[in-house]
Amino acid sequence: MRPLSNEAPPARRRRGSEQPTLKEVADAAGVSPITASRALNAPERVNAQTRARVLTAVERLGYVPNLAAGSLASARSRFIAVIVPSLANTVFIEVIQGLQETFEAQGYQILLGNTDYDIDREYQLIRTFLGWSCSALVTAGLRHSEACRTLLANWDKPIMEVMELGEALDLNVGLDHTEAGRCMARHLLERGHRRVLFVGARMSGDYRAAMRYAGHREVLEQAGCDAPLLELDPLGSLDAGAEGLECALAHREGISAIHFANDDLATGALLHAQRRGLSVPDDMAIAGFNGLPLGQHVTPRLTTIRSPRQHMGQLAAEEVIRRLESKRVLRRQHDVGFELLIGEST
Amino acid sequence: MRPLSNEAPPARRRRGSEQPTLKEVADAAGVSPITASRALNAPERVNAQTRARVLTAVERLGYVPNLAAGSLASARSRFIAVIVPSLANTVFIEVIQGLQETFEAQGYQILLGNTDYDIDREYQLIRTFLGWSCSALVTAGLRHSEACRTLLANWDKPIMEVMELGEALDLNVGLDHTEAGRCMARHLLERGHRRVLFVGARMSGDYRAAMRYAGHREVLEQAGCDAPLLELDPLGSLDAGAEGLECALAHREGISAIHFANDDLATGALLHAQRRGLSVPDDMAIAGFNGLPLGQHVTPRLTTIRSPRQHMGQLAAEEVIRRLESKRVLRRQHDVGFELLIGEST
DNA sequence: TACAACGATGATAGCGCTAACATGATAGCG
DNA sequence: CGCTATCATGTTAGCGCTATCATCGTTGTA
Repeated sequence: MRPLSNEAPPARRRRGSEQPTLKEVADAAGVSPITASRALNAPERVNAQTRARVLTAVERLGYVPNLAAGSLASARSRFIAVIVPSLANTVFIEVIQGLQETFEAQGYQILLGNTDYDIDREYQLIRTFLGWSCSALVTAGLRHSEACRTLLANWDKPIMEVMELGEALDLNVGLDHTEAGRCMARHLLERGHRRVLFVGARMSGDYRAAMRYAGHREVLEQAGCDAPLLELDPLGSLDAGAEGLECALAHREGISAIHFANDDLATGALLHAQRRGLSVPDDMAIAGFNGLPLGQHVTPRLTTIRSPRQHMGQLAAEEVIRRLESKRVLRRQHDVGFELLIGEST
Repeated sequence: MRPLSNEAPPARRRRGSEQPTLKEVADAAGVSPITASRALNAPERVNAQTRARVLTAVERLGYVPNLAAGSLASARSRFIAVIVPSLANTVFIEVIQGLQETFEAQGYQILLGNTDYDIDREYQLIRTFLGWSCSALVTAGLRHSEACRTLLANWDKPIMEVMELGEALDLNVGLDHTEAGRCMARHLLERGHRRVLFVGARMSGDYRAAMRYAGHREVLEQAGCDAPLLELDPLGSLDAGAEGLECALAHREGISAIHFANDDLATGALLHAQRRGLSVPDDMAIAGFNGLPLGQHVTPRLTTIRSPRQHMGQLAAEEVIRRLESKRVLRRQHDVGFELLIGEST
């Protein structure tokens, strides 16, 4: 056995972070650290003069709070985890803008994750984000992996699923994509189109487009028409739209209208028709989805469905904040609706 | 005086976080917490079998590491602060995409901040982000408030400024906007335009557009032409472009070409010209900046300048990562260049 | 055979902050 | 006047993790 030693343990030095700590601020202000902490985080709980002294000390020392320490001690952070499948799609950006605006105004910081339409990546991201003790989670869509559901089942913070409506984990703000598909199909039938091609891109990932197709198909089949589907590989882009139009023209078979899964595709087709000297809607009617400004600036204007994306983000954020501030739940689900914009393209 | 009391202090209970901790994982695996920590964060420093036992325990208990605790103990996080002036502008989104892709692949998480073109907001964001012990800061542009510079002066982590080139704080990846402005102006002169209107939007905020105007003006003045400027209020949008075109037509004064500050404005003008039955470039030549896909799909195709935005993000991220991994600095500054795309609009 | 070198693991002591409780002073009230 | 309520502040004890140094075999080397 080794001999026992009762000497004092050698002084160990940690990497000094250089940065002043709350304790130094407190010393400079002549108060205890907890009072300094309160002066910064709960000003109303501290005498105005004391608070002023603390703030002066903060200023003078250039103190920057260590948020990881605060988060550890209080078991919460002002992070909101936001998970979207893509940044390349304007639609998500606009929702994010709505979220960010509203959350930042309340002092929350968004932690943005991009799954790239990969459901396992979503699990990884959520796992990491939970590790930061986020105040809430906002995720685009209702589809999650089993692992993800298990992880979230034991989580007691608000979960907000945006974009579509359905059986949600907790809160839900979105619109009915199937109904949107039906709506456009009805419009096309009204315009006399009996054979309408639906053109989508990577619809296994973009399953909301698949939902719209389902609605579209339902209406057409009820009217005794069939509902051919063309699925392109690249995600919605102008080029892909042109390709979709070419395909439709090549195989024609009586197709008089194309219902595109989104405005990028539709506008791509419209501009391509223009270059090719085709008349829209006489040679081919074209419809989109999203209601992007671009579609309203081309000639003919694009018939499309506008969804209130930024508003969806705002509303989602507001609901989450309401939930964070009072446990009272007002409504779990909000349908933000959509609007059929009829242009001259159909 | 109060009587002394030697009783044991009453047991205090903290809010139990329910979540298993590293200690519980370690107990389950029959190792010490530090070994469990190493098994997760530095696998090569732990025996393969031990590591496997730890990972099994992690799995079984559904352990999620508390990242705030780790960050506090190690004085670092895998956060990268990214600050942009706007999310409404595709340009920044594409840079962010490049950054995110590259950083996420290396296990870094982006903390995204939006200044809304407000230089004080930038200071606030940076302050918050420093509080999270970020590994690096990426910010769009070289302009910062004094407070911001002071704050960053004492910060020893990599700082990357993207978008434009110039006197940078640390690392810098971007392009020369003044030269881009010159380049387009030269092209317009070559095409025989002697009176060219520059149309921008909110150029006090979008100072890179102002730099392009400066270059544009320099070239025109050297050629003995003047360089009128029209500044619109709303940020680059299709509508504003239409408005710019109308303005130019109303006040004409021999203007034969418009150099727009960006492609959104330019395309808006182009589409508006189409609606109005004007011929581009015969009635009015139109040029843009950015090289967005849209401009290449309209007829006539838009003359513009393409900047490698996503590549800029990737390159910036790579440089930062290189810097984080080895202190060795290779190059502080990278010019990613630009490319003049000549369409039929000029 | 002695000893440095290394590999695997552990004990200890914080990181910087805040929750929970405690204290003392002042105010309010019948 | 004694009692509780409220306010302003302080004391203590962690939050859950990792840096640092220590320990103990096992090798490799002279």
